[in-house]
Amino acid sequence: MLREPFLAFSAELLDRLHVAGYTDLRAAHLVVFQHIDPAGSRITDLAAKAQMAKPSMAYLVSHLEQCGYLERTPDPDDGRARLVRLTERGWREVDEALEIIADMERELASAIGPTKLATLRRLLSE
Amino acid sequence: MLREPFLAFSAELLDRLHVAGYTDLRAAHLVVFQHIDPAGSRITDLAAKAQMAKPSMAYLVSHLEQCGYLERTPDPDDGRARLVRLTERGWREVDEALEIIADMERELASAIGPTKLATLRRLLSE
DNA sequence: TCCATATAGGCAGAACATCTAACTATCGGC
DNA sequence: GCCGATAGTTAGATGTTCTGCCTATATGGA
Repeated sequence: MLREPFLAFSAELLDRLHVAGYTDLRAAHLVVFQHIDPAGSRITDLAAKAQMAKPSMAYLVSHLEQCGYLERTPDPDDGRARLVRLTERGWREVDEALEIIADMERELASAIGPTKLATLRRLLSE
Repeated sequence: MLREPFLAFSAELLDRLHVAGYTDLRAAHLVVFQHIDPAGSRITDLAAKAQMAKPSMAYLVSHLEQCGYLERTPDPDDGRARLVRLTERGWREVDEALEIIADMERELASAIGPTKLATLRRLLSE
């Protein structure tokens, strides 16, 4: 009951991003955009939030960096760390994704009703 | 909101199955047990229900067959097809998994309340 | 001040999961 | 009896994820 809507949502979002021109994104990348902090995030934090190992997150981030969505800068407060930040292209992609998600939620609301959608969101959070 | 509970549920179920002795199961296998018909299923049907390609499902099934959870028998009604069925060990695993899931649902019900859990199930189905 | 321990990140290598394309065997309708 | 469709497999490639190990830096205490 959780797997199917998750797969359906991811696939649909990815499809629409591809149509919008972001053809170099794959499903596994979505979790990076979902958790990245506007001021920059560490690989370690991103990995923890996405519940995966550091090298796995580093693999995803390095692909997104090569595609121009992300950049790595040294962390001024910690010489060991580097901050992963959205580039201009990354911000455009995030804006596009947020619009698509808003569209999908509107579609879902008109299919099952806004009250049910709100309840579902609340229960999932809990 | 869908990915995290899905991952959490899968990981917890898998952990408890490992503790119960089913150490050769991995997360990807769960979807096979979820969709297999008691009378036997075709690879094609399992793949469709799990929303994956046929060779991907065949890969999972063949591992579970080697581990003794599943067996393949010819389909008496169709010479092209083979039916994938649970072995005795497969049935034991399914029974164990159902008990674990029932436990987890009870724990969830006592955490958020049975009414909310029922509502969540209903909304997810919808 | 210096050492011990912990943390951030990267690298190497392996294992796992998934896909597409092409193939064989069988089915079913005409 | 042929032909398009279907079930399954094989081959090969790609993508995703992990564990273990390594280096550099940070931090707290002797």
